[in-house]
Amino acid sequence: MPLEVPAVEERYVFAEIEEKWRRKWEEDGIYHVPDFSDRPKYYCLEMFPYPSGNLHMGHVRNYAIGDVVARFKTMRGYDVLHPMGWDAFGLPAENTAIKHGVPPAKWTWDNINTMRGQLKLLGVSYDWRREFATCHHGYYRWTQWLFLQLYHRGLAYKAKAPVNWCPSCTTVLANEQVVAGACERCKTVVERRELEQWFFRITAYADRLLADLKKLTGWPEKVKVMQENWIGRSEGAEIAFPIVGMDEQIRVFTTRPDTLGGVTYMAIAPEHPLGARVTAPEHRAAVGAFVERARRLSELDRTTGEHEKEGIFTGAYCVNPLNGEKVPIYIANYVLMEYGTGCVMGVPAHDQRDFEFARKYGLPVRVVIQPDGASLDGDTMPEAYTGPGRLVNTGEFNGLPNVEAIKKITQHLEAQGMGRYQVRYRLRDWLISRQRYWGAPIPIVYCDDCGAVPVPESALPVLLPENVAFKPTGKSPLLDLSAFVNTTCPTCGGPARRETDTMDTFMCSSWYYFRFTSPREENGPWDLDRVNRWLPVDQYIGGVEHAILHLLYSRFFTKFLYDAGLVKVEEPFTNLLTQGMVLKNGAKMSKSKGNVVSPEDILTRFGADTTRLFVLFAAPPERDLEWSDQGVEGCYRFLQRVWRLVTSVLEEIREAPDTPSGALVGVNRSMRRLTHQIIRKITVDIETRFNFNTAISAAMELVNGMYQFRDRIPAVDRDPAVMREAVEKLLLLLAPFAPFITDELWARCGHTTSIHREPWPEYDPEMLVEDQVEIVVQINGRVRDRMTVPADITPTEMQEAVLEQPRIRELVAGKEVKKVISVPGKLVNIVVR
RNA sequence: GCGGGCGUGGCGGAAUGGCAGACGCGCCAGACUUAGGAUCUGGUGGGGUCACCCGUGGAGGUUCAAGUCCUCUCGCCCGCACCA
Repeated sequence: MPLEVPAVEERYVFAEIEEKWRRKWEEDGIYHVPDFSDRPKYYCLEMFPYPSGNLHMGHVRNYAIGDVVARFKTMRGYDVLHPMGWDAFGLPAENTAIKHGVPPAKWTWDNINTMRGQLKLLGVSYDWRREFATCHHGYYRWTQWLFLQLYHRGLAYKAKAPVNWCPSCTTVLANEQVVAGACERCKTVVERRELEQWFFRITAYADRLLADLKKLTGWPEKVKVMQENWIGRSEGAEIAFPIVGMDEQIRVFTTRPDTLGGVTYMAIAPEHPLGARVTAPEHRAAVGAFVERARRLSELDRTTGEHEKEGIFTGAYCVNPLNGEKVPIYIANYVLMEYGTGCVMGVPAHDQRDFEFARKYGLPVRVVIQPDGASLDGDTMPEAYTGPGRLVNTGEFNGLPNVEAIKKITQHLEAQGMGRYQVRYRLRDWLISRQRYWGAPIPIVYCDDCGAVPVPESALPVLLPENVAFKPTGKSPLLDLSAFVNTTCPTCGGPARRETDTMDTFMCSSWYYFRFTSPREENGPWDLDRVNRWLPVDQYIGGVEHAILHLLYSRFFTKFLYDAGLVKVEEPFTNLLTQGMVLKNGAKMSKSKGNVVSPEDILTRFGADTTRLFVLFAAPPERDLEWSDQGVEGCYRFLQRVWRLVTSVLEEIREAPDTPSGALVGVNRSMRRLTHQIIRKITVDIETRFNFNTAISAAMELVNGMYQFRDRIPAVDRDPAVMREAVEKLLLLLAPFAPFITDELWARCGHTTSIHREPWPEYDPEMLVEDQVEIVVQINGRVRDRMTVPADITPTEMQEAVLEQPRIRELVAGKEVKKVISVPGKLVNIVVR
């Protein structure tokens, strides 16, 4: 058979090839992107990692996906900003220090060096000149500077509030970092503590953060819905209920002012200070005991979700502003101090929670909304009615549809000065201070005379001292470091103490994407011209676990910076791709499950090209990916197949022009058609859908076709230019996926410059045209025959041709043809009876 | 409970309403080999009297035609969860 196959094929030695090109790319700086040029820009960013020690498969997947996008866009003619850095502050470094005595800085930098090496092994096309770590003072200086900007605009403030305390991490946490009542990092149940802490006023941006979600057409619906729920906008009214015998009111927030007439009790949260004030003397003991029990319960039970509603009567009453009725005041465990006003009006007939509470304590259930065609009875109804209807038992408002009554009653209350229209958000301010060492110090000093004073910008950075002893005391070592703590007041020059809390690391990651545009800028956090050139990020890629944390904080930061005139974008990330997890045996890889696959191991055994190819081929990016050792081998086999194919035809294509000329016929034409069809398929798959798995499968089809072309067609009948074109296009199409082997084979084809500087191949629409197509012939929707027809045949001609077919005539004989559907190029369906 | 997603061969996964299962893995057979866990070729959803029939979680429906659209239903995964 194929005499032209060399007797001794050179083997595909990935280790040598990858090593060689890694060095060459670095020497030539081919991934350096200029700050400015005439070419269109594209900012491709993957979420930068915490330097935990080693890359894991999730990182590999994340960065492989990003690299395909970056390389593809580069080939498409864009200047692609594709940077990498390190989210380098955080607890693990400090915990390791306490456990093993390694200084956090050393541990972190060692990890960064390891992981940088692993990323380079992977062959990701980063512009490494732009690398930075957030724990470097050249970076956190500007993190502190940004804190001051927030502070000066009243968006950073210190306040005493009930906060989430993780006893294991010995620090407070933001609401976003508490999941089901437990610490998002270590899963320890959090405690409530009343502490003075630093907050960012993210709530001031609640409306814009919500409204602008609509602009994010390139974000997954799922993430937008999660943010929408997290922000939690509700429209309603705040209503005042005067307390009987006191010169005070209970204020409640409700989304259903239309049910105001149905209020039969008032409920306030156990933590609410008002509870103790209104309680009648003879109830004090019982109420006190109840509150104590409820508080303890609520800490424990926060993890378990819904629990039995319980309450206790305070002996006090308030007055319904709508009808003047006296309403008993209860303290109830289902009322949340953190939401609304911490007080709720009880409308048992129209709220399921209130209904359950009322039935338990024998409180009246008064229907004030009657649905059309039904008649609810408060004494017998089995559950609350929350649907639409007309008002009853509400005096002048009777008969109104409840939707209208919401407005009317709100207006009525406004006129009486007893209420007003109000919008409430579930979102709370972002608590950013941490009682830990390894973070950016908050640039504030406390002076006995001047109070809290911001550190002047000229005095930044407030350096984090690095010669620090770590003891497992659970206290920040900064507290005992007099050289750090003792300072002078910037205002009066008197003695002062530094803030010893550091900032939440999410603060560091809320602005890093701006810094990549000018990573060494010393006159500001970034150079505005460069930020204007590159932002917004065109494509952001990372795990969905940051759907509300990092992504919401970053949106908030960007809006603040926009308002402060520091950037010109209002949203940081135009398109967001949330990649799925990497699973093994159906479960997320974890040490405890013992199903971890180490990237280093796979890279050593199969090389970067194979590793990348597998994580891209095994599933579409958004979906979870099931790890398969055999699947990896399959990808390795494919690359070997590519290697053998290309090296075996090098001789044959050496002298050939790179584009075939003249009218091709037969096998040469079909080979060329396949090449162009595959170019189109892969282009569409990458560009419009990020379906890298189907793009790779198309490349496999091209390779299969090329093997047939090589092995089944005698050499004399093959046009070497057709083969050359197929080889070169194949390499170009694979270049974003497998950058090493393609550059090597590209060089062997006689090219002297890197394949990664080449433009993406275009397909020739002319070449896609088939002259003959196979169509399907159906009878009553079932495939009964196939035939080959000219591609440009009209539906009528096609129909006639089909009916001439012997087999079809046979099958149709004696039956009435009711209808014939002719779809050009596809099928003919004959409907018979 | 609310919101989002997903159910297709032995497995990962493909299919603008138009041939279900592309591509890969695995498996079966053959070729070449001292050998092969290398490579190449062919086959591979189930049933069958070889006409065909049945098959995309299940039941209906729309359509000449449904994995795809509609209604109902079951199961799994993720997020939020007493939000007034």
